[in-house]
Amino acid sequence: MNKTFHSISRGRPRSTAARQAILDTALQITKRDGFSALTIEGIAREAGVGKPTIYRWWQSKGMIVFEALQQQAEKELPLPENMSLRKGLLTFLQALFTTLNTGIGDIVRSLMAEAQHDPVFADLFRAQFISIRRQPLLQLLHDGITRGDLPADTNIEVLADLIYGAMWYRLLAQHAPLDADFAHAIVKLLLPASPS
Amino acid sequence: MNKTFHSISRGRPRSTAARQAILDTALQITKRDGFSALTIEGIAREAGVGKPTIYRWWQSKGMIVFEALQQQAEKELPLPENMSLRKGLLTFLQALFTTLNTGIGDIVRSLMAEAQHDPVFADLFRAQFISIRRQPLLQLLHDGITRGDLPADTNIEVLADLIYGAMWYRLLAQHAPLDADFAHAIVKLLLPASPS
Amino acid sequence: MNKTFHSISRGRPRSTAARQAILDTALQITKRDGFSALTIEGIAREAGVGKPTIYRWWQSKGMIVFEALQQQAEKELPLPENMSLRKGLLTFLQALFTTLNTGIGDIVRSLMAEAQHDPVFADLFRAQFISIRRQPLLQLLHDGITRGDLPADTNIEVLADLIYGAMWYRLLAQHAPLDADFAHAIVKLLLPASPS
Amino acid sequence: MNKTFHSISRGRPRSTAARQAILDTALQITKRDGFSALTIEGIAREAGVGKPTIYRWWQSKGMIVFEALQQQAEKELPLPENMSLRKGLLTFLQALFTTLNTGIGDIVRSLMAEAQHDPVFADLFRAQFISIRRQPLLQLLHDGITRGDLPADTNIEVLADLIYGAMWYRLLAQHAPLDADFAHAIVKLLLPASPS
DNA sequence: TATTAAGCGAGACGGTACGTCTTGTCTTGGA
DNA sequence: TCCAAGACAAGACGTACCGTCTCGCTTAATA
Repeated sequence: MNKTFHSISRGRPRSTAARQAILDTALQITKRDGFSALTIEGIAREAGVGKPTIYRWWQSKGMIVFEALQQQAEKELPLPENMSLRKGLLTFLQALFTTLNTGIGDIVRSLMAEAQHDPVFADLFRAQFISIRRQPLLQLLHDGITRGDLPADTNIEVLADLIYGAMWYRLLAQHAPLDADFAHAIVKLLLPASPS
Repeated sequence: MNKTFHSISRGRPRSTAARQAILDTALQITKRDGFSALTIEGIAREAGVGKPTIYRWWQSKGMIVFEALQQQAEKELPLPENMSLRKGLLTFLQALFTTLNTGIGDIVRSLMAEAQHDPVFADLFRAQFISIRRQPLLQLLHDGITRGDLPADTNIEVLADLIYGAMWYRLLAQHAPLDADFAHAIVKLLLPASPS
Repeated sequence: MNKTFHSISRGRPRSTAARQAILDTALQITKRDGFSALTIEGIAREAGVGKPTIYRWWQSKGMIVFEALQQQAEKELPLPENMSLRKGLLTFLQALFTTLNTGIGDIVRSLMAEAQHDPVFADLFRAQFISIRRQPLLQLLHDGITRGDLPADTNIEVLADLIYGAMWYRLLAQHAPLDADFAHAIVKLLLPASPS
Repeated sequence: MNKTFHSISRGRPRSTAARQAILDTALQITKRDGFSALTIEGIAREAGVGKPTIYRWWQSKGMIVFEALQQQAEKELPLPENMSLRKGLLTFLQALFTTLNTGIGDIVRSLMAEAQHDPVFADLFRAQFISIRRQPLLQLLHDGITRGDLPADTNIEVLADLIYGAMWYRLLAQHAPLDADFAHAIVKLLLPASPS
């Protein structure tokens, strides 16, 4: 009963200082020189950390940057509430585009690129980024149905694909900006019938 | 007059055999081992070609694969004609998805990834791939307006972003397949009001 | 003055089990994989011992193997007695060569090599191995002088250098074997005039 | 007959500058910091040369230093001629010891050590160093037989082992110097009967 | 009998070097 | 002038050990 609970982990505990230095440095280099200029060697050098320490905890530079990004962007996009779907979607898109235009967008682009030739990272990225970011949007659309702003039989998964797809397309192909006009145009096209 | 006609450029002319061998080998390696396993070194080795010969004519491995892809896929997607926009768009999407599911999709994914960390290639890719592929779709949508299947004030550029965006999103994030159901769902969502 | 006199060693005494496991494992790895495949890391792993435990008690892997070797070869070469110098030297050399041909030779070679780039170990090796092994031979030669088998003014230190030198030379250069023929030939050359 | 002889090697020829820089740097580092402080990485760094260039031409750092040593010590020990064996051997040993005491000795020691845990290098070292250096001595001893300074049935191979062995023993064990006294003592012990 | 200091295993840490790989350039001789 | 061949400087890759450190747990002598 009063028997002490045995600590599971033995040995020297993981250094949080090293961990944080690695994450910070990785993000800093990525922002400064771009993701393709990021090397494990470079992180180790600038973070003042041994290479094996990096390899011990991360499988690839993609995962480091991803974790750093998640950590920094702890604050989730606030889900617009108590708005019409029209208003809510517009708010959602504008907040999304604003965030992406602050430099975060370049990192996100790089991570999507990385996922294309690293299947392990692709799985992580899909599960921890793509899927998670879809949830608020799906919730928004679902509420739209509940509220009667959308037909009950609307395929909201595909609708989310159209919305997020448009964002990714412009983010990656860079043929046009992610601006307020784009947000308005998307809303207008997807939620056309604005019944009085 | 038995003097040989000197071509404008002197010296040995460019070897078409070498050129073709490079393109073929690059495509073959990409299909076999994936784009990230493709190296200039490897192309030179397998094509029996000197590395400088490759560097003389292409700036990056992205451009080689891109050129090889363009060459192979000479035959453009045939623009559906004399159909309703609904029918036409569905046909267009199904043909597109079918093509992407044959292995071409993986190469296209890799090229989009490559464009994310090679600005020079990104420009080429945007101009010679993204933009060009948009034209038939824009034409289709434009015809839709003409035919009265779409309101005259429809922003067809953004509509094209929604359509192609959905494709790229699923192609890159791999969270759901590019299949006939998806094509149908897109059409249903974007061209909802089917009068008469 | 009431200050207590602290015993020199307080706390938990050194674990003999760990000590012996380290020595045994080191010798075993050296015999199995060779001295250059021996690592502190490897000893710790196979002996089920922490690395600091090794570093606490030994300065280098050379010293571990040396101690293990000394421990195993506790039984010294028996000094031949009551023989002529000729007979005694021959017996001595044959016993020496036989020992070296059992696998001990490889370890001894490695230790001599180690001494070449570790001055601390070199001092230990010279004092505890080289010098100690010379004593029986010097005794033998000294007895030879006493018995009249050697001239009284013979420089037995240099004579010992010639004898042990020949052994080391063949052991290290491996250009010829350490066999009975070699022992006979050495004796014949160094103690030529066998007067009646 | 007048058919041109085709050059066997195509491509860019080996850079003699790089080759020499590597050899020079390797020798310099070895002399400055010792052989065990010599690393391929360090040679590349100081010589301003790529690592693969080193690995392309040498299998190990032992071989680099060995080649550098051979190149520097092009001038062979001059074989003493027209001397009695006594005089000749003394001259030979004194020249040998003098050379070894100039810093060459430390390098030679390291190479012998290296040969103990690198079988490939050991073969090279035995063939290109040990064996080659034995030849002049064997010649000297052979001439001694011819001249009548040695019995005709003298086993000169073993005699050479005794002589070179004594040198190696003192060089490696460092228990006594390689000086003129040692040379004299060796000669006195091995060539005792100096008739008239 | 309780305290306590040292030893113990485990294992993370900052480093360094390894040997390999690819990059983009340069330098040949042959076509 | 272009080509193949291939050497070059550069530098990142991921791994293996190094020697040090920090843990929590024994363990036996001391008080």
